[in-house]
Amino acid sequence: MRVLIVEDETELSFQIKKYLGDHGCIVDTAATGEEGLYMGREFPIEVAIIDIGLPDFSGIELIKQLRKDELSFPVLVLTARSQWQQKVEALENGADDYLVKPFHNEELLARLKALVRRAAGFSHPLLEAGPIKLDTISQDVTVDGRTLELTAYEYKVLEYLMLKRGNVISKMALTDHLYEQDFERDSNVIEVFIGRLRKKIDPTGAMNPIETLRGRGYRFTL
Amino acid sequence: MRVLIVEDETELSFQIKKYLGDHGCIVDTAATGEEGLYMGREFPIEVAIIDIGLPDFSGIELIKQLRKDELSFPVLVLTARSQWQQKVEALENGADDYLVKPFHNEELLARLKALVRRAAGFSHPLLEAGPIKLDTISQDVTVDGRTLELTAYEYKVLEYLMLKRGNVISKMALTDHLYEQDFERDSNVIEVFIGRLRKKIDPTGAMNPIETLRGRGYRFTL
DNA sequence: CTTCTACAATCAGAACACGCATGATAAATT
DNA sequence: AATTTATCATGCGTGTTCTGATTGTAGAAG
Repeated sequence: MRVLIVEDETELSFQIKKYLGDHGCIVDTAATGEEGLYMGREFPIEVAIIDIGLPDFSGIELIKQLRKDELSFPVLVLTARSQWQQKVEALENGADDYLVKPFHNEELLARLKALVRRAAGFSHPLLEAGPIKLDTISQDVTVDGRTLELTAYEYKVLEYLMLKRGNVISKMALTDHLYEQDFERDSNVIEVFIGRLRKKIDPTGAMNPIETLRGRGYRFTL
Repeated sequence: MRVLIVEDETELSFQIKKYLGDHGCIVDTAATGEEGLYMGREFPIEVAIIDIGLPDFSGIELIKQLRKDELSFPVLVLTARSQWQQKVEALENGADDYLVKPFHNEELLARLKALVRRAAGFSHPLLEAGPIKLDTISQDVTVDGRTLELTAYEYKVLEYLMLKRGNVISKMALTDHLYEQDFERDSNVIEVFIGRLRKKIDPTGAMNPIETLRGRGYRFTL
């Protein structure tokens, strides 16, 4: 998950960055609205955290600009308690959620995740596809009510595919998502995981929600 | 939120004041019980933090006085680890919650908020799961009526898991919650605590509410 | 239609990492 | 000083992940 933080208090900014970084996010930071706008344009940001009280132009102005540029990633607004009225204005101008300072990093992360999920077309952290239900919080996966015993990586693969259902996911994209940084891709781990997943989802093989597209990748359908 | 701190260690007092102030609270401080009593009478305090070991008269005495004056704002008591028995006495005399030093500012704030919310007429936090009951105020844990003797960290781990029951909690998330800032993660403290907790909850091992999800974390169920 | 080729699936064993128990040490609380 | 609690270190067992060889298959070319 790639996150942009636009926050002028460098200490807070750094602290959030560290926390999110530790939890697997790629984090870009900007200290001013202008800088934030630039980064939002240049990088493939998935979600932004914007402090409403910025030095140059207000966070609200930034959101307006971003929307004008048709940058559609979700935005979470940070407000000081004393500025809580501005949250309404921010929401009206395209922000997707808000959090009052002080907050728990945990809560922040949870909300960011929720936003990204929603942006991907899901409002609930429960991914459903036909008889398959995947709860991203409890990490429970059931097929027709039967619970699957998945390993860590099997789960990650399935979650990712379901999150982007309908899209073709290349093996490269999958490895990039599963492993940090560059990983020796001369092996067939992914194929192995896909195989195991398919078997666990339906041992009979009658139903196969993970489609193979030769030379291109996999696609989750249903 | 207007907070009164009654604490003789000026450094600690100042540090709390700064933190709470930075997070949108109005903070009044007093260094002695007498001063605290005066401020409690004169200002519209919403919640008080009182150190139990004060120089003039004890924190417990102060609470009694406040209650006698019909000042009903909630009181959170601070105790040194060595004075933990006094928590009982304090709670019996009108304190609403307590925190053992040293503590996280984050947690302090969270509890203050909870107290204020509760004072405004909301629920009191008792976590129940099957035969296990955990009272977040008295920090008593019972299993089928049998009281568990938990250490501070064992308790924290259990409370957190129960608070988020059903969710998968990674070890990272647990250490982040238990310890301040970055902590050497190359140790196995968490595993040790989990092991001890499981043994205390059910020495026979017949019931195990803390599920292990290899490579993912732990999950409290039922 | 057959052959060829590149890619995918499968399998089994090896290598590895993870979680857990246990006991030792250090640090507090009493 | 004694006791409880927290942390660290080690080794073991087991489940997970990875690898490499083999078999299977889709699609293109002949």
